[in-house]
Amino acid sequence: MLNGRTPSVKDVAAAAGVSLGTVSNVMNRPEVVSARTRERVERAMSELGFVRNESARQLRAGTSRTLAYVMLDGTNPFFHDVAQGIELAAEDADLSLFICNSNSRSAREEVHLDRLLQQRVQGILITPVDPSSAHLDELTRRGVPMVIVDRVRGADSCCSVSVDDVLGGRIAVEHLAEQGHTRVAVVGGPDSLGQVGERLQGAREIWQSLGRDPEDLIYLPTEAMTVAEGRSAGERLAGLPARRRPTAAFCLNDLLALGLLQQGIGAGLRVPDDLAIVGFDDIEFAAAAAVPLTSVRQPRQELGRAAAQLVLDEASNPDHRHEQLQFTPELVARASTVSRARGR
Amino acid sequence: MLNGRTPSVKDVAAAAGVSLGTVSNVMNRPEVVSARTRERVERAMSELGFVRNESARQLRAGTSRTLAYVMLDGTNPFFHDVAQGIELAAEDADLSLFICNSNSRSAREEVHLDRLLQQRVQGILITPVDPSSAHLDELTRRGVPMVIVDRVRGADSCCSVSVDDVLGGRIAVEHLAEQGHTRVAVVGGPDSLGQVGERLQGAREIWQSLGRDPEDLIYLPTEAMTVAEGRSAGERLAGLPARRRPTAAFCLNDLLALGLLQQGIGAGLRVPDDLAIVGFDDIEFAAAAAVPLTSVRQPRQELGRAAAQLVLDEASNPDHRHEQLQFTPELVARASTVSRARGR
DNA sequence: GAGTAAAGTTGAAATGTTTCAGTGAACGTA
DNA sequence: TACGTTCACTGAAACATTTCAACTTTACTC
Repeated sequence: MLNGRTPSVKDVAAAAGVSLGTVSNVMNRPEVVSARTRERVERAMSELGFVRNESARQLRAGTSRTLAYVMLDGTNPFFHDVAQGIELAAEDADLSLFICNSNSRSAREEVHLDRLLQQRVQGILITPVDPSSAHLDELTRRGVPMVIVDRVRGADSCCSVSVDDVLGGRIAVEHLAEQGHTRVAVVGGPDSLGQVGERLQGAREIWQSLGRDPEDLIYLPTEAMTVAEGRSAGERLAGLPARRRPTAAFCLNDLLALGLLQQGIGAGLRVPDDLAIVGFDDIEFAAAAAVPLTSVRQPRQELGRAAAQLVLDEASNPDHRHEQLQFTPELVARASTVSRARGR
Repeated sequence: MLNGRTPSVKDVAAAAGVSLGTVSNVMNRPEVVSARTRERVERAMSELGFVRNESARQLRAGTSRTLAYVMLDGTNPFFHDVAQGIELAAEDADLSLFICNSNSRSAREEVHLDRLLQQRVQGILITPVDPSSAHLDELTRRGVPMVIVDRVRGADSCCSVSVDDVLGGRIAVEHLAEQGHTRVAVVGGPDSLGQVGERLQGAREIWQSLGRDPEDLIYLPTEAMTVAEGRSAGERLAGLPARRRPTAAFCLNDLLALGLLQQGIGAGLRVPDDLAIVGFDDIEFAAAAAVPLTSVRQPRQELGRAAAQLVLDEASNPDHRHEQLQFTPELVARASTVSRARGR
């Protein structure tokens, strides 16, 4: 009778000698069906190997059981930690999480968003290539619950969860200044990235308010925030004339910092004595670097978890108000800036 | 007329003055509809902001447009590289990739698989917690296309894609022997992991065939394959009496190697002179470590890509035969085993 | 033992697509 | 003019579920 087909509720109903509706009740409102019938239905299900068809469920019920996260860069562990936070929240809400990766390409991002719309996901979390791009407006217009992660977006057009990047820049450079450095490099880019601008701004603000010469805070732009670019920045740094060469570097993320660290050590520098390094994000590998990296910690999982909660609220709460959540970053001092003699 | 509802094909048809079937044809067989009509329908679609409902499509068409990868450990970049390879293949086949993470918990893995069955995904790629667990058999029995990634499974019950781990162990230890080391530690565990057993076996085989004393190949078991466990292994290593202390370590993955490296350097060892280190996997961060890590490279992306191709074949080719693809690992020698003086 | 309330079960309608047999129109050919 | 062929389009059925008003059974009360 089933001839190969995967069994449907109808088959289960027939096998258990009840109606369709009862089978459905067993799955969705078990409390309304008598224990005896329920047991009979459940046995039939497992005997037939019944597996509910989610498409049909979703079509009829009109609601999907998935959240999606479109991450910016799959090679940066930071985003996986954020994803992990989202996943935990999704697990609590009994939802599945769909993870996509735009790899910093706007076109790919758009393809993913389009698919997600077609799937009618409950909500979309995204770290966008460009927070002001048109396809994000599109989502808002459609009323799809959306939260921007680790970026902000003009106006109150949607929720966002981020970290105070200006403050992050301030505490990084303040820390270096406290360690006695008088010439500091800031490494990162491209400055079209909002965060680059803000972290740099924070760095400049504190530098100025400490009464230092702006000339002594040297911005070293990079083309991306990768390990390779960090290495290349290190080479440029080494190429500077000794009297202009900084004794410390604030890297705008940990990948850059790891690259810089590697290049520096390879070139025979002692870290932190010849060159102190501060990173940003505090990814797992920061602490695990050969010279453990001082870094400005973002609460990565927390970021994801909070974002998921916002999107769920937007999805279920009719008088949801958009919120721009901002976390406070925090300096984690390790050996890359604090030499053993001084630090302990 | 639409009162807030998201528009359906029916609405588009009405707006364009054609029938349902024609709208469907515009989407699925544009060549059978005249240019004039097609254009009219397309305009109606974009005016209404129509987005195809994937659940309905899938329900009727009986086929989903997604592949899924259940990864073992989201904190290990290795798996993200594999996922990236899968993603590329999926992109080529115009499919979406659903990424789940079991975090090495069998229960979580089962939940994910169950969900994926409900979604009727086209195929499942998985790096299982335990390749012989019952819920994998379940999948095979159901006829869901499945490929085991980076593991193997008894018999020809399904496709798998892996790397020759025994060979990997051999070349790692052979390399250390060539560098003149006579006492070598093998770090990794738990040995319930198939790979641990095989890599260790390879190490022992080559050690024996080089005529070395088995006593001089010291197995240092760990509880997991993480950075933290690598550090703790380093402490145990340091605690050994000098005459039994190895001058080289073969770590069964890069995370362990990075932990060991960090601990060693922190304790004042020179790498590779006091302690040479070989890792396994060759993740991105291996090359970026302060002492770039020698590692046994697995073709990570290629692994993922090949797995995706197998699963697609199983899904679409009626006379598909299960294949156990095995890649050959390859040693990438870097500074952690080759001191500058000798190596260049 | 009749009446009533509560509990349990039913079956048809609805969800948004795709598919496919069929209807017409337009055109060429004998 | 009649016939056949091609082309463009139509509309009902099917997919697997959920929902809900209506119905039946059971249990309780007086």
